[in-house]
Amino acid sequence: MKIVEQLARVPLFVGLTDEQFEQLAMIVTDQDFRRGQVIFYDGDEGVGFYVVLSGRVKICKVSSDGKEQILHLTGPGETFAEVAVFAGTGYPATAIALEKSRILFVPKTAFVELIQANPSLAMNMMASLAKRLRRFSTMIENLSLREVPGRLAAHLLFLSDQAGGADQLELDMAKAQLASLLGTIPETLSRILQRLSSNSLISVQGPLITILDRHGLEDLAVGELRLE
Amino acid sequence: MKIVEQLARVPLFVGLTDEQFEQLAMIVTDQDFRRGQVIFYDGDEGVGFYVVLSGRVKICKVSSDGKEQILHLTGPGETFAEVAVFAGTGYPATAIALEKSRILFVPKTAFVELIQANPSLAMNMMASLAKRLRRFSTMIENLSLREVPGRLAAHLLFLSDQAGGADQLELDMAKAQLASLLGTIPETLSRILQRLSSNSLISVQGPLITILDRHGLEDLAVGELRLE
DNA sequence: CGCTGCGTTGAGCTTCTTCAACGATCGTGG
DNA sequence: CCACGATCGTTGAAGAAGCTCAACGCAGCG
Repeated sequence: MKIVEQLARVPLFVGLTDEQFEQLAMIVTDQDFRRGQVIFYDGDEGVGFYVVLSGRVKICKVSSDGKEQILHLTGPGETFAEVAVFAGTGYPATAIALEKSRILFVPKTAFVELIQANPSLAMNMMASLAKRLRRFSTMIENLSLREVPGRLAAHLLFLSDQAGGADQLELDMAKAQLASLLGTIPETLSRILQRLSSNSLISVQGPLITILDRHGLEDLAVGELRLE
Repeated sequence: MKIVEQLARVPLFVGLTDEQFEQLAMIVTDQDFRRGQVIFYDGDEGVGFYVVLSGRVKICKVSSDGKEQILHLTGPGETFAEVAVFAGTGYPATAIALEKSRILFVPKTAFVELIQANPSLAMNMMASLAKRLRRFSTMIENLSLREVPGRLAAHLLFLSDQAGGADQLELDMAKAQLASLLGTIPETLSRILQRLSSNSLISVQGPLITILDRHGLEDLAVGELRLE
């Protein structure tokens, strides 16, 4: 598929004129990454940002003893590392492809010119940054104020909302990844899923989860319910 | 002091023309808050953002059982709640004045017009959002990957950096506030300060802290050092 | 003087992690 | 086609970190 067509499907770029899409297409490059391949490391000089065309990428922090916390998972049409364009140098986290992925790179300097000449692009960018700030806020809230069962409950409800409120949902990532996203480890996640199950809040079959007691999950998410 | 003069000292607004300052001054209102007074609650309809003229404001999340996590502390010249202007409705956290404060309110709709007509203002705003995203990233990293001693060590080093690398520093907030900022409780913070002291990393006299072993603190911050 | 906010200390307990082992699944190469 | 290794998920037992609850000291201030 032509680059321009793919650009047109990226939410950040909606509202650009054809001419601007052409300009954008001129400055970007694309690249394939294998599963597990590092796109950049935390602290690397930040020379631009990225757009996922296909595949999935995790943005994460890694501690000196190898534990990781996923900040963000991106899929097709989503962007990451925009922060590097606007503040500081150095990427704020590490980006790793979770599967074979095609990624677009947008160099910083050329993009800054584009955005300065285009208020609607700037507005999109601010909306995107603001949305991520929101997500980070709730992430901080969850890590600090909720225990793992509450975080998990909140996440399941979030997934259900995204699926239009369905009670059946399929985890879109490995459980080890989910654990890292929730700020815990696979063992603990496994046990908590078990506990939610035996409390009849959900039922689990592999990556398929059925919400049995939505109200109970909501109570759990806000800390109003204690598990057996 | 005239509003326009105060606006000129806000980093977000650097680079505006005199005319734009006048426009801005037309749309803002200012208001005084007492110590402890709530400026807005998490989830309140977000109709604009704020600039601290004097005093201090904490932005925090509060759990149902009353625990709080401070996301951000603002002082004179700093802004908060910009997120509400660009994404979603509803403030993402609660804002409370820590002391008698004079706060400027900038209504959303008028500001959006201003920013669309002014690329440099937009760039400032994106830089501000990006900077906050960075801080939130490290906050998530700290909460998830570091234990309290490591978070405290990192924070003390950060304060020292801000003070130009001085070894003597004074906590600019109550210890209970610091605890909430670090994602812990006053009791734990007190004990950890004690431990850092008896490990000869710092010495503590009330809100005055002296760094005795900077290298040790750095090791602690990255998890390379275990306390006795 | 008494009150209130703040900080500290102690004891007990909950939650989560660590470490180790094991089963299942899947893709690959022999 | 089967065997193998790798990845992933689960389970158990033990330990560490931090929280809860309660009590107390201390300063500032009405």
